[in-house]
Amino acid sequence: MELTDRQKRVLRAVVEIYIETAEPVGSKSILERSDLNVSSATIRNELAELTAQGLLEQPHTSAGRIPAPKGYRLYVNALMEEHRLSVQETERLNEALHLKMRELDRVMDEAGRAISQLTRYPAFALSSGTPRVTVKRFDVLMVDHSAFIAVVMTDNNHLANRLFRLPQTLDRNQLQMLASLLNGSFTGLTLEEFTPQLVRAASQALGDEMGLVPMVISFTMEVLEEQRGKMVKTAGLDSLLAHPEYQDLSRAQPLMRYLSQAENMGSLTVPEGQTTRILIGPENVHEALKDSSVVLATYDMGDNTRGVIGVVGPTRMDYATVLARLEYVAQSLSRLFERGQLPDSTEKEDP
Amino acid sequence: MELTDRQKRVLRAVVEIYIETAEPVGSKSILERSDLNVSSATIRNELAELTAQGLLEQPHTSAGRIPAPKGYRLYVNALMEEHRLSVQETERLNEALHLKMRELDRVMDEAGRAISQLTRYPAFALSSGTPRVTVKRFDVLMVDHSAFIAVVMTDNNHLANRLFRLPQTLDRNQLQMLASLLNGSFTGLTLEEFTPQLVRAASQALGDEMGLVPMVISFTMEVLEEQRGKMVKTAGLDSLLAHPEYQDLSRAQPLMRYLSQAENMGSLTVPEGQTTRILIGPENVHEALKDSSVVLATYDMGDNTRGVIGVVGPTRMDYATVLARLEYVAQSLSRLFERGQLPDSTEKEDP
DNA sequence: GTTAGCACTCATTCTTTCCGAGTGCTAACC
DNA sequence: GGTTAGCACTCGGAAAGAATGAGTGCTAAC
Repeated sequence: MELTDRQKRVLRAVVEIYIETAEPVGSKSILERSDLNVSSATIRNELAELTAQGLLEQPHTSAGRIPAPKGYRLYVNALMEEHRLSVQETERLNEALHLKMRELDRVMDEAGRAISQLTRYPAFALSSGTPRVTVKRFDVLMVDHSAFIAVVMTDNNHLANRLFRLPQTLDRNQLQMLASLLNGSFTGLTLEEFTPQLVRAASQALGDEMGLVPMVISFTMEVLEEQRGKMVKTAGLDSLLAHPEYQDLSRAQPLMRYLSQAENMGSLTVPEGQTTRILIGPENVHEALKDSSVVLATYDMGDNTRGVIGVVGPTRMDYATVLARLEYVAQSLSRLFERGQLPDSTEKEDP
Repeated sequence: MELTDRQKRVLRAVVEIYIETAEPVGSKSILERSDLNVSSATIRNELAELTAQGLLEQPHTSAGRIPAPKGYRLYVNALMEEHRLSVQETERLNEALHLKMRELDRVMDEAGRAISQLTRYPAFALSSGTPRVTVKRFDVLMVDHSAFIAVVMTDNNHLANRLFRLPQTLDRNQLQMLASLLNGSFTGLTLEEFTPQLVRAASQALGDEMGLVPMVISFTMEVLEEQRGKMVKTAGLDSLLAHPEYQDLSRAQPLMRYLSQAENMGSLTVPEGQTTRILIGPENVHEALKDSSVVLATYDMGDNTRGVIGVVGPTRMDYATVLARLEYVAQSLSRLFERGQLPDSTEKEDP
């Protein structure tokens, strides 16, 4: 059933007024707002029609209309005007982003924080995991005679290190051998391929009384495990309570709980081939999100993997603005990852 | 004004019943609960006396009593029985803690999460900063002809690394020289002592056209900066809403906001010479905490620095239990840091 | 197809009433 | 003097009722 142009304008007005005021929208306020040259009765007729089509809802007979999920969907797909970032907005975004971007988890933490601050909705950032990570290289640095640092570099260019202290002393030679043994036996293997047999064999080959090999390998496996999984960071949970739809604690609490368990967010994805996604109310799979909306944008982490950032809010969300800001942050992140995995330290001096 | 033994018992009953029920406590329920062999009228007399002394309050004439901050304080100082952890509790704590403790921020993150889960209050963990950190050692690892990894080890045994990609190629020799130059010129210096002059001089000494020195030093300064500051992690914000005193959003929201800005928590400290601290309601300095309580415990991070973990909740908090659990976690953390800065990977095999 | 007019609906808000837990006091008791 | 039974009194909170008014749907005229 096609909508007339006037119906579209009415729908759009309802959505936008409702986004602004969070109150059911009556025929009069539409009149004031839009430049339709018709009477309120005519608008009422259109409203009735839109309601019949399931695009709007009426909380009760004597109230105005609010957009139904289907109405938001139509709005987002066809009616919404792209929000253009103002200079001020861009500046604020840049400021918030360029803070201190260091290690991956830091980047994500900061990004989430920034987004949440800028959109006033809770935000999250997730890095897609790398299911088949392997170690690209081991290094062993001697600290003193009873301590050394193991450095593990994975093929997705992540670096991890750990300090090991030993009850006994060791010499530089032993460490050299340890390093080359590790590089010989354990590079290029996925987590599953780290078998106890392999460790035992390597240990024997080294004549390893102190158990150096199992130690380092155990650490390595932790690193691989970690890289394999997705990493999720959430921020700005408190902004949820600022929105009138979550004044009702019985609504806010389950969502809060859901968002607090960051792991949950891992299931929010953007289909291959798209860079953003908007999930409106019941379009969400998880119960806790059923009457909220999620806006997602992807960023490129290099190595052909994509990360996702997003915000969660009421279905009455300012989709246009949120989407624009989110995309901007996503692009900034992509750019960040492009220059080597991490922003290099000369960045600030760049023009 | 000294309290009689019976008054103490009445006060204790009021606090404990109130902690349990969150409702004003009447003379009858005290009767049922305590083993005082007196009538409710007598109890009422005692209640009146305790109220007069400012230990209890009456929300309104026809309601029971609730503890005043002063009453909680007395309870905590003198009346409260030490909560002994049950075997089950210990097991749950251990389970929650022994998860995956890796890098410092991970440890804190996990610890906070565990505490919050176990106490059902929002929790936070903070590491005291190291104001005068210096670099203990640099290492440079060659990845390929256009990339290398810089590893920085600070004197508080923290390790940081970063991958640098270069437009030009470099050889092993250059990197060797870079490393020894860095170790020669920049170890043992605090952040302030990293002057541009020094960097320039070092750069010249190396014949450093690619700007390797400034690159690595800039990274190093970030690391020092980071180590210098306190690190704060919060967790379990959502559990705040579960408590009846925060059903009222106008109370919950400011506190949430306060807790979301983790930096805030940095000001919560435990006086030298003590290992725990309880701050009740108005004893808190910050406005947002004025009608909540904070329980703190310290852990030993090695290097003579102490970290703090804590939970935030309503003044009607189960101080005894929370304190016991918090102390347990703090002790576990201390033990963790004792064995080298990080738990070594053989830990699981320990008996 | 559009609009003015009007009766009707129903959430919200404000009052009023009612209920009862819990008190404080008095007078008797040990 | 401390303790207790008895009772009038207080006052928040729940429940019920009344008033308000924004907004509707419908009808009839334009």
